[in-house]
Amino acid sequence: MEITRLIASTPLFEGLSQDQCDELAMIVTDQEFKKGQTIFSEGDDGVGFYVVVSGMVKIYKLSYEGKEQILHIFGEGEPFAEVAVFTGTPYPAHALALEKSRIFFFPRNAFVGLIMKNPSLAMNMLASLSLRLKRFAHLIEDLSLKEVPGRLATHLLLLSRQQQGSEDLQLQIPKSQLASLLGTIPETLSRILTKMSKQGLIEINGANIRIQARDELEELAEGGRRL
Amino acid sequence: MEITRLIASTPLFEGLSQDQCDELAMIVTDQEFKKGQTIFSEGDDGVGFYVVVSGMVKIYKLSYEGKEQILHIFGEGEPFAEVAVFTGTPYPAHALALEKSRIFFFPRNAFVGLIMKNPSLAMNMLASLSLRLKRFAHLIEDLSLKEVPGRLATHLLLLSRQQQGSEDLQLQIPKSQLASLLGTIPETLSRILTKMSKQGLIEINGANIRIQARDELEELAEGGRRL
DNA sequence: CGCTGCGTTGAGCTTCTTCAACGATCGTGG
DNA sequence: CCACGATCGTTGAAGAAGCTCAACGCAGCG
Repeated sequence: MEITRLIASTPLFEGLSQDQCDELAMIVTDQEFKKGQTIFSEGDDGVGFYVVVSGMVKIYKLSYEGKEQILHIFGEGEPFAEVAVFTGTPYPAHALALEKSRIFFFPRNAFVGLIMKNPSLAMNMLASLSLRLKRFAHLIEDLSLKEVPGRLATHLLLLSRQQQGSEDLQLQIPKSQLASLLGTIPETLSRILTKMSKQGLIEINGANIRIQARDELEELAEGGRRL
Repeated sequence: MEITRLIASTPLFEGLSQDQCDELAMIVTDQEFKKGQTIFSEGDDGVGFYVVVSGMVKIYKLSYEGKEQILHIFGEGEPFAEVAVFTGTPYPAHALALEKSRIFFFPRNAFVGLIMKNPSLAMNMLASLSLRLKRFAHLIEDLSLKEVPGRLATHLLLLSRQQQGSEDLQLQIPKSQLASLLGTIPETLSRILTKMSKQGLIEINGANIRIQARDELEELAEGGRRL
């Protein structure tokens, strides 16, 4: 059946037996969200967690004045909102579909039961959370210790790595969202992109960015250089 | 034996049987660190994780220019550096004893073995990591969406909650370290404390701070007010 | 065709950091 | 017991980074 197959192919559930995947399939809810649709809001009851089957989801916080900080953007195969499962507390942030997305929902109690019976599922979960923690530590470091140009350089180099080291990058999200991901606002991002372009570090064409001076970007990312 | 007893009394190992605690005691190393001593540095091999028996430990990142951002301060009974265990990667930050500290070290491989055999240990670990994740999300929110006065107000209210809602707080760490925890520098923190004091929000006496206008602090923490 | 969302640019301002100097406290060694 | 240095904290003046506000261009789409 399709759902079982999809479950078996997500990294989080790697190594589970057919039976175990069937059990998961029993408790899962298959959901569809339109672009821009809210999946849950901060403070909502943490009744379970999700896995992105297709599409893209952002997890974000909002300030009193309405400024947004994106904590994470999740794509195909990635789980989110696990925290609510293991702390039994409300969702600590908002979740929204950035595009039309298909999402599996796993209710809390049933899932905890499975964890207790499957040490390897627990290990997968631990690895996943640990990775998340590492990324957060990185984000904190960026926000607190680097200026916006440094964060942007770091991000561009990350994108390049994700695309097999290619020099030709395509932003998968609007620049306004990238700004929020980097902890700044669209105006500032725009100015810095222009500056980088004028200095020959990159070439910009809408959502396409070509890296022209990787070494200088790396210096920027390290903090050993200014724009 | 003392070590087994100490292990049994740490929250992370709550609910483990006597035998299981004995197993842990078999693999643990009892370590002592002097005030100011480094426990590990960012990039070191992640060979295991730690639990603070007594004392205080800070986990922090350093910028290129030497500015410090404290990610976390751990006290009695708290585990740290678990991420290295489950990702098998180098430590992603520095760890240093803020005071004379006694610390248990659990080597990676032996511990993973125990996890696989003890679902409830895995669950404890998952809960612990999830809590950590939540706190990080909070820190990110603060750094990105609040100004320093707001972060300080948040922190003071947190301290108050930790001390059963008392209005009389004692900083357990030097103000310079508090600055680093809040993502700023001692000068800025000092100015803001003075300002809060002048406006009658708090009263300062060295490391002792008395809350005088809790409601106004709460407004500050929410972002709905300026200094 | 006009609307709406996204991106860019400019001017002014706020917040925070930097740099520098100084004061207080505390533990240590003479 | 006092003097000294080290650490910590405070204060001032100047500067930098990024934000706010406002205006405008441009593209896609109903």
